[in-house]
Amino acid sequence: MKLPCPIVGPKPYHHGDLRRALLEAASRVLERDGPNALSLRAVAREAGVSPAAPYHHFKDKSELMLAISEEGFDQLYDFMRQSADPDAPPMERVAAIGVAYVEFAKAHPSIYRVMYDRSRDLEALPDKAHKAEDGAFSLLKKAMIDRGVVSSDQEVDLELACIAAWCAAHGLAEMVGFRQFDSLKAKMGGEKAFLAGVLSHLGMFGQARNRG
Amino acid sequence: MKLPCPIVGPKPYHHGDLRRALLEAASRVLERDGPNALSLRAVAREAGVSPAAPYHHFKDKSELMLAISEEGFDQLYDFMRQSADPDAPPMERVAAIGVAYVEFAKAHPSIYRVMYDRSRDLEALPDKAHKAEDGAFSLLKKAMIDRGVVSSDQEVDLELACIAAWCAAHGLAEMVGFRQFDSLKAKMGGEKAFLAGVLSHLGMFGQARNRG
DNA sequence: GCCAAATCTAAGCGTTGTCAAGATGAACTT
DNA sequence: AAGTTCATCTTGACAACGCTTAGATTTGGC
Repeated sequence: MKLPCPIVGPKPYHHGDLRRALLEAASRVLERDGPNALSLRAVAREAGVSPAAPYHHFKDKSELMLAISEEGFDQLYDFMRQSADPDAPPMERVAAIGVAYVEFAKAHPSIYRVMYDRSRDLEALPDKAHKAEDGAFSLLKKAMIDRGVVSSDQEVDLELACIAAWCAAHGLAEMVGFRQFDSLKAKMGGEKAFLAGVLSHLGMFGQARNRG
Repeated sequence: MKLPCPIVGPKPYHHGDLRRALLEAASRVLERDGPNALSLRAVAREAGVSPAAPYHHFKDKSELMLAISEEGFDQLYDFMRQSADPDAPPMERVAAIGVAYVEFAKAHPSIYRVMYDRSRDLEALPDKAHKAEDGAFSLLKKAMIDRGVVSSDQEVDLELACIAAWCAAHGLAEMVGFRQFDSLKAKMGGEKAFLAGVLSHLGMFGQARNRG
C-alpha cells in the first residue's frame, strides 16, 4: 500500500517520504501534547511506523529535534518577514520585527521551546537561521541599518545592536507568559499593551521610550 | 550508622536530613555531568539511597527540580546583591546587577538551565524569587528607583522597566555562549567586552550607549 | 529476473519515573 | 522497659523511553 505522494524529494522509497511525515507528525504531537510529550517513539507512533524507523532518516533523537527546530526557525523567519513591511519607516519596521518575534513564540510555545532547547544543547542557533543571506538575522540587520543605529565602530556596533535586540526579544518571548505579570497586564488593559510597554523599554525597539 | 547532623530541621529520622543531602547531591551531579544527566535516579545514586527514597521528600521529579531551581535563584540573588555596591552611583549599580546576572548564568550554566526549565514548565518564576521582599526582583527595583527611570505613570512604568531589564538579561544569559558570536568576541578582544557592548545597547543597562 | 541497497519491523538492552509492599528504627505510650 | 506507632527507606516491579541488532520487505539498476 503506497501512499500517494507526488511531490517526492530525494527519499521516496517505501513510505513515500517518511522524513517529511515524521516532521509533520512531530508538529502535530507538539501542538496536541506539548513539548514534554515529544519523544522519538511518540513521533513514530503518530506517523504510523515502528519506533526504529526514524533512525534511517535521523542519526538519533537530537538530530530529529534539530530538524524540528530548524523548521521552527524557518517559520519564525517567514512570520517576521511578512510582518515587517519594507515600505514602512525603519523605526516602525524594527519594532514590528520585535513584536512579530514575541507573538510567534506566544502563538507556538511548544515549537519555540524545542527550537531553543536544541540551540542551548548545541550552544548555537542553527546556522541556517543565523548565517543565511535571507535568514531572520539578516532581516533584522537590514532594518537596523535603515534605522541607522550605528555609532563610531559601525561594523561591530551594528552587529552588537542586532544581537542585543535578538537577546531581548528572546528573553521577553520566554518570560511574557509568566503568571507573575498577570496583574500588571490586567492593570494595563491587556497583554498587548504590556508587551508594547516592555518593548518600549528595550532600547532598539522603543520609539515609545520618550513618550511619557 | 547514623550520620552526625546536629542542625536538623523537621526531618531528622533515618538518614539525618535526606532532603538536604539530595539537593547537595543534585548540585554535584549537575556540576559534574551537566543538566541532561540530572535524573531522579542519578541524584538518589549520588546521595547513596534507593531510587524510591526521594519520594518521601518530594512528590515527584518535577518537585525535586523545582527545589533545585529555587536554590539556584537564591544563589543568583546572593551574587547579584553582593555585586551591587549600595554606595555606588545608581547608574553603575543597575549595570552591575545586569553584569552579575549574566556572569552567574555563565559560571553555573547547568543550574541556570534547571532554573528556567522549571520556570518555563510552570509558566512562572518561583514566588520566592519574585515576590519576596528581599528577593532579586526587589533588589533591581530599588536600584531602578534610585536611578530614576520612571516617566508619566510611575508605578506601572517602573515595573515595566524592571521586567524589561530582567528579560534582556535572561535572553543575553542564554545566548551569550552561542558559537555564532565567537568571531565578534574575538574581534572585540574578549567576551567581557562583547558582554559590555551588548548590555550597552539594552536600554536600562547602558550608560555606555552615548559613548560612541 | 536478480542483486544490492535502501527501508521498515521485530525483538531486546539498559535506563528512566513511579508505585505498592515490606523492612527498619526512632519516638511515644504505658 | 517493653511494645506500639509511624515516618523513613528498600525491594521489586511496571510501562515508557532511547538506541541497537538482526531479519524481512521493497525499490532501483544491471
